[in-house]
Amino acid sequence: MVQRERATIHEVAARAGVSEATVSRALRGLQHVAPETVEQVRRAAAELGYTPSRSAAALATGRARTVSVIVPGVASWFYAAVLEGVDDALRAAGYTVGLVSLSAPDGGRRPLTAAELHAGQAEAHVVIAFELDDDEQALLRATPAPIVTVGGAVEGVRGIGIPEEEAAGMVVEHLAALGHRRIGHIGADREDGLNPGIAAARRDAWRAAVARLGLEARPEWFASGAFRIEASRDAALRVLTGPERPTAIFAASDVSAFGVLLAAQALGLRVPQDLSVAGIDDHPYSAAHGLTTVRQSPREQGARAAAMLLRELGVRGPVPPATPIELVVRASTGPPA
Amino acid sequence: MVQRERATIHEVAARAGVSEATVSRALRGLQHVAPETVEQVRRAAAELGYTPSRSAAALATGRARTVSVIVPGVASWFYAAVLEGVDDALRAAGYTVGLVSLSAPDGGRRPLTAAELHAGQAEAHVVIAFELDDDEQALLRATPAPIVTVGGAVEGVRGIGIPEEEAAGMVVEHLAALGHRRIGHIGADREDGLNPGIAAARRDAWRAAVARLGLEARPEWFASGAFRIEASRDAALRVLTGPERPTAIFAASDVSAFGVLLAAQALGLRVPQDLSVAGIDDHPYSAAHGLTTVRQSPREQGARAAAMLLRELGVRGPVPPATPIELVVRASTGPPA
DNA sequence: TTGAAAGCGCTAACAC
DNA sequence: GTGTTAGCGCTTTCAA
Repeated sequence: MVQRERATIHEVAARAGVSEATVSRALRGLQHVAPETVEQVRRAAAELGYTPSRSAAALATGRARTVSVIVPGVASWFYAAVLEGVDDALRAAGYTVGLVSLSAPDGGRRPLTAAELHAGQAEAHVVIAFELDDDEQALLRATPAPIVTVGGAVEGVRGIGIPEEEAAGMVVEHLAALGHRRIGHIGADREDGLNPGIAAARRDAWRAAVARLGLEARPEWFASGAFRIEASRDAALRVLTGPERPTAIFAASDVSAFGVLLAAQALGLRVPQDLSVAGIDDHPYSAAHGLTTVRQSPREQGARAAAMLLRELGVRGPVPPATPIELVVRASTGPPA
Repeated sequence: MVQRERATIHEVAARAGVSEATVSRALRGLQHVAPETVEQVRRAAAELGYTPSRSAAALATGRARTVSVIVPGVASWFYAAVLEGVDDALRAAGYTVGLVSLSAPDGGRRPLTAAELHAGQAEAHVVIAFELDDDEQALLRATPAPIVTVGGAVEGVRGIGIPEEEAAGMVVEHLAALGHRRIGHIGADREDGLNPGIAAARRDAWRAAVARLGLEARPEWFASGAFRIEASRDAALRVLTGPERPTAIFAASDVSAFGVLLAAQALGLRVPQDLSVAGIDDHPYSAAHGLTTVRQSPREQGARAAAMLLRELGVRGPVPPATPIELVVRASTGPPA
């Protein structure tokens, strides 16, 4: 099929022998169009390779059929997966994603501003909220368009995420059930005004779960790895070279856990004989590393966020139920030697 | 600033006491507008929080100011980085990225079709070409809109990528210079009609470089890991348990190299004393793993692709020069024991 | 069930 | 330098 200039609704109407209005109605599946007319219009459109102009439709209706996805950057497994999930759900509804990546070329991050939020002319927004500072969170609350956050709850804004206490509890209980009495944690500190949600929740849950089991959560058994692999490795090196080192480490994310595994390797500690390690996420590399973890599906979370927004925008279709989180036991955890 | 209904150019014109055409000209920085008029218009626009409607502008000009990015999926470090690079460059030019992720929820991939390509109303396309089959490549050649591929060259379409033979040569020569005589390769096979470009290029370059150095490239020293971590681990296990195992492995990508490192660990081989490992990419986790690799910048490649297209679309601005690839030597390579 | 006409918010050609 | 006019390709009344 040779590419010519894009056909217009006018041409389709001429070819089908009907008016433009009828073509519009027929192609959008509106009621009160004779079945045979619909058929004619469809055929004419197909023959001309007609694709309706989004801009024209947007202008006429005032709805751009776009939902923006605000991400701190897209080069992170979690963010990318959420983005894919949103994309899936939107595509199915004839919507498109307006990507707003806040990552700057220098590795930094642009602030989220009203201009940034509105530039894409989106009807609604999915916001990954892990790294938002207070101003940015306030902006979300002040925005009239529907918003759903994923990861890192923002007060006053609907959010999708996993039950943090439960996830952390699953890991700690699993380790305790294996016989561990000294369970450390590599997570993250509150950083300069950024949303501390997830990091704090998992750290608190570690303390709570450990206490519940009658064990200790010694301060020196915690260190911040900022959810990054190198920093987590270094944090684990500190924790594991202390006087009475933990026999197990609960890492706040799988990437943190990879860092812990590297630290163990550097120290000559066998996993799981000398050190058990478990994370949260089920990162794509976790199975290969034999990492015990709590599985969550960011892709599904993205799809659910999009579905919620679409429903609010008047698009039919149910919001799929959330798959419960699940402990995935692999080779990185076992009884202490 | 309270959010009201979006202001229109009409309101700005009224407030500034000029015509809509003048507002349009002033805001777009066109010539022949009195400086003081520009100032008035700017102020009025700011006071009203005016943001021009993209759909209206697109309809009026016939240009959507959108470039689509076609990716097999976004949950891969490389693809995501390219996407960010494209996003950077487009944003700076007032363009937006139309994301077309071909990944399906079930883990599969939708085919790239003309409808998919045109649905976003993009003026041009950046296509990640690693996984395109013959039909899809033909589609690219038949598309009139400007296209640039990144990764996996497609005949007849401009592409951006690194010099493959040189990259592979750097790794092999580095290993040989350390004294290795048995250098294996974990890469990928040609898979069912997919673009075999990168995989074949690196494999051929391995053979050529090894031959050039007067060494052998025994068939049993190669195995396919399909660029995935588990498959690469398994491939490496096969290669490393053969009769005369290699003392060094050139992995076709850093992810493949991670798999090789896992295999070494499983076999109790010390890195680099018993086995040297090197890849290509400089993946974000590579530094933490101490992996020797050839650094390439997908983000920059994406930015360059976008810049090329923008220039073709008549947007001012230079195409940034490519940073040359570079061997990054880390702890995973050393002289054979 | 269908058509005619008006208009979405902007830009571009042409006057002045 | 600036205003006027006529669309861009759709959707949506309102009539018929």
